[in-house]
Amino acid sequence: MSVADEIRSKGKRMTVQRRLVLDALQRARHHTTAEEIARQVRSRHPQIDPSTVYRNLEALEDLGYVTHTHLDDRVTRWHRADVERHGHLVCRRCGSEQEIPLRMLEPLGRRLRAEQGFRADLAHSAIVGICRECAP
Amino acid sequence: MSVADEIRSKGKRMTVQRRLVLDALQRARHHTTAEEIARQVRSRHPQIDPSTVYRNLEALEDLGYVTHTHLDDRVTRWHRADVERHGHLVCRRCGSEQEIPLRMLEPLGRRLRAEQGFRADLAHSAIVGICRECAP
DNA sequence: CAGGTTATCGCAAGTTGTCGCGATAGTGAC
DNA sequence: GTCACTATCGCGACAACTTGCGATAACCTG
Repeated sequence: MSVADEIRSKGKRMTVQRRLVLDALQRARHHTTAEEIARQVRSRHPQIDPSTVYRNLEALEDLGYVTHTHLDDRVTRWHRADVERHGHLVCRRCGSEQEIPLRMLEPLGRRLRAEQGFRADLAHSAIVGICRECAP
Repeated sequence: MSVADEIRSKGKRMTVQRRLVLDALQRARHHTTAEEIARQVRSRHPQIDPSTVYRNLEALEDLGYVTHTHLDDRVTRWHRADVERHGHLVCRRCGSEQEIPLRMLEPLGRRLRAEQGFRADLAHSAIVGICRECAP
């Protein structure tokens, strides 16, 4: 079943705009911003409103095709849901970003689950701190 | 040495506006939003611009008197730097917030330090997930 | 305590994202 | 195909900050 069919089978619609947002996410390796996607889409189809891009990202997230992550304090990053999940370390001083295997975060995940009944999504927010290079 | 003197000794100034922001943070137990502080300050001194509140929060953070935390996806929460630090669990479904002792996060902090040379600030961002009550 | 320096302020405009609404156009049913 | 239904769209207004700038007022110096 195609993505379009899957979407339709959930009572949603595959519109031109939605297709373009999906395509843009496909092209981006990972961690794109909504603004960047809007810029790409609008460079070919200027009549498409930025709010449509924002709403489609949200809709595609509800449908399970897309996920967002918070890297630094401000920007939301979007990527397809089928890329391998991983954690992020972001340096508060130099801004460098580093990916770490989710495996490193799993002990914490298990503990939160066991002690608090909380199912943590440890890939959702980056871990902020000071990286090796910036440490005094 | 008073806070005012400390601030002056760093080449900064203790203005009425800065004092009012500090006072508002003092009164708030913890986790206030910038908007809430602005509202309080402006209820008594309407001529004070919201941007002044934002700039003062940032300045006070640079000076080490104030810290901010990210709870849900959007809002930045501010509090005095001298309150006991702790982690947060936020449920993506019902929005409930739970505090957890930083001690629970320390094993991960030590691991990141040892394996990546990264000094994590694990109180900075809440851990997002599904809480016990909302779990299927 | 007067004067000069400059951190900070208030204001206005800009940025990024959200929301309500009437118009449009995918979809399933016939 | 055609039609009705309604998800989605574009638009304009709004919300929550951020930023540039000229004016103001802390504060150090003498």
